[in-house]
Amino acid sequence: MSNYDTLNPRQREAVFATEGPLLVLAGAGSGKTRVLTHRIAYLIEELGVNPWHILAITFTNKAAAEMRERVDNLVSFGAEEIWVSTFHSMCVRILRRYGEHQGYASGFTIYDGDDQRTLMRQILKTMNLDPKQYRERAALGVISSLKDKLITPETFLMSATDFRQKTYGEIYREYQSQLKKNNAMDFDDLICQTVALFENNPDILKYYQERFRYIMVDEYQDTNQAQFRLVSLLADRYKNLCVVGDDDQSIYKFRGADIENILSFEKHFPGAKVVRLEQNYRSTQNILDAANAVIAHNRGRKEKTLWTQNVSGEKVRVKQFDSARDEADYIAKQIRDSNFAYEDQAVLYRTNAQSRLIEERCVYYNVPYRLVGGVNFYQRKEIKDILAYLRLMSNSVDDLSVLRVINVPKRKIGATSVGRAQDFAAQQGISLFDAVCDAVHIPGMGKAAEKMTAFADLINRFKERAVEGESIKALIEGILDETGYREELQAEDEDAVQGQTRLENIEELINKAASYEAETEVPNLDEFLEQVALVADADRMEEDPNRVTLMTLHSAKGLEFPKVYLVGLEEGLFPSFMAMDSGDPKDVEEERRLCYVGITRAREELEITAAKKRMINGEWRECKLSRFVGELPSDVEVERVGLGDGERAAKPSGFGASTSRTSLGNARNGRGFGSSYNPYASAAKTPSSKPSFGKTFSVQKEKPDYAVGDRVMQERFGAGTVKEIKDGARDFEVTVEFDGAGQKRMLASFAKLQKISE
DNA sequence: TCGAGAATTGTTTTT
DNA sequence: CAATTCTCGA
Repeated sequence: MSNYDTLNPRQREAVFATEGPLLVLAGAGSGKTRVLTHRIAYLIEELGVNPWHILAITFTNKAAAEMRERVDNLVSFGAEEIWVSTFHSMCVRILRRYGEHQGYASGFTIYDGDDQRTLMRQILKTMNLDPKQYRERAALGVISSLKDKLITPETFLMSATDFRQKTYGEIYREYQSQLKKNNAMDFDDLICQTVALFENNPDILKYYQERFRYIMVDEYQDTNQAQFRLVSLLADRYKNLCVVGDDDQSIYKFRGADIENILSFEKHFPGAKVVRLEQNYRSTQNILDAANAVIAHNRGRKEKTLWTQNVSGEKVRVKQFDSARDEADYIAKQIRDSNFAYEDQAVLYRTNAQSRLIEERCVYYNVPYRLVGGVNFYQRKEIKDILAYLRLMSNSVDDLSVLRVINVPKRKIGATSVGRAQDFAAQQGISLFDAVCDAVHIPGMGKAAEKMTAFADLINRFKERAVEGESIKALIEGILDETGYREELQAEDEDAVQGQTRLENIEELINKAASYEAETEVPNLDEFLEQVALVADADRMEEDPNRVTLMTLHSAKGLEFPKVYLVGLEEGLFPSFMAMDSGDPKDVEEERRLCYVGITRAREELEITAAKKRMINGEWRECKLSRFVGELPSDVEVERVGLGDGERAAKPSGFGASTSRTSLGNARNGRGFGSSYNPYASAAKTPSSKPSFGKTFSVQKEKPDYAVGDRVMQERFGAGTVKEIKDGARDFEVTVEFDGAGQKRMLASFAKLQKISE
């Protein structure tokens, strides 16, 4: 019965090695998903394994959905019994069931990055910490990496030596206690709480061990220590663990991914079998040569070389442009004129910020695009507001959600009143929502008390409706109409598109809810919120519309396109500054892997571009060609391109190339969610020589005639001492300590400082 | 209480 | 440059 004849010998080996630990080193495009799906089919059809006993873990919902679909096509029965899931949704499912053992009620809320920051901001404030010394982002980073390593606040505090570490320990402890109080978990908690649950409850662990007799993990190179532990625990009984990955594609170190997990798999799981998949079915020989040449510069990898029987194809092209604008212009034009369909082309970049220029040029040339990433649909204000209302219906102890919507739309409940309620809640040891319900008893509340109880009643009524089984769609519509939210949006910005766009986004959310309810047998609010919390951007990428795809290299992992543009290959951008001057060469290696991932997304054609200068945070930066370009095979040529047609050549250095930036950038509403079509498409005939409005040309900067330490006089502030002179992009920035007015930072050309001698 | 405008500040990648 | 926070006036 041979499905399996279509597999190559290595692939077959991986499919048939069902018992015991197995590491499949799958190079890019080597058919690993085929292996996984055939392996599952083999287990069920040939070995008679009950689908119920199979667990397949992926990183994205998209990958999970794809795998499920392919398994469905291969297996004749029972495919729906298999758990195909991401780490996060698997853990949520387990925790919804057994979370009480860890002190969380089943309706717990999942906090996204924004929620985490809001919570952290409050914590830092209440702990009275200097916001310069302890920043939200830094604190959350510390906590996240501790959680990735399964270190609890208590353990960390015990090992903390210096004051700073101790403080972080305290912050961590407070953060955890706040989460628990709000009955909420962040993404990292989902994993570590599950691990803790298993470690504290052998019976529960045993249940899942018995259940999951065959475990498969995709993208294993991206697992962190906590995920490793989780998998080890689950596989500990039957040891039928198959992991698939490629150390050369490990690109999530910043998120705690530990490349050691894959490099030391054989050590962790003695007797593990290793299978290498090195035949590539995706790319042309030329593209593979490029990929191999670049990645060969990394050390400490599992040696492997991809080969292919595909044709050699077009040569890889590299072009360097004068400016990032020229680069973007070229790409948009090239996409328009290409023989490839739009949907067969993709532009891949290192940072989300790079998409702007490309978008602008696509608008200009009428190129339809689809932007993946950037501001996530579910992070938009209006969406988060509605979701906060929904969250309150299932988990009213979530103070963060109360804070978010208590005065949205405006109810005349100000910060002072909310503050009083918070104090009261803290004092009584109750949740903020309970305090709000009981607002009449809060001291000093005055008139705001009525407003608060009205709000509480509103929420309580919705809560009842949710319990009574009103549909999510109807609930959202209820919120929209009965809270006055819709009215407020309609009132705001009558001229701008804002309010309208927001309403459209909410419509989109309603559609999501409706389709969730349509395709789920027993829809429930918690599950809907969970799905919403765990979607990745790439998950929402729809297949069909004929548009070019714009996305980061990270989101591109696992995808492929006939034609790929790899852009912004410049030192400082790619590899990033962060990686370059971290002092750890391993960081540049990770960037190189990212480059490898990018190259290997291409099936037929690959074009690499760079710019000599680009605007970064408001400053023009001169950019050198990325080292990765130098690592390409020697037959790849670098073409230096002057200014393209239609534009006069400007002086290559200094100002000039920024002349006419027509503000097409305003077409930025409706990003993402498949709605990023461009409304200006047919109006885009504006010649690029049209003078721009409002944007003035850089001031010719003049070096000041004073220096640091000099005494100077200023019209408004009087006499002072020059503290610092910084050579900014458009002007010199001068910092002066004024005798009367204190320290000021100003631009030299406007400050009109006069040197004085005393 | 709240909005508008000023000031400040950040510089990757995301489940 | 853009996004966010801060400040001030009504």
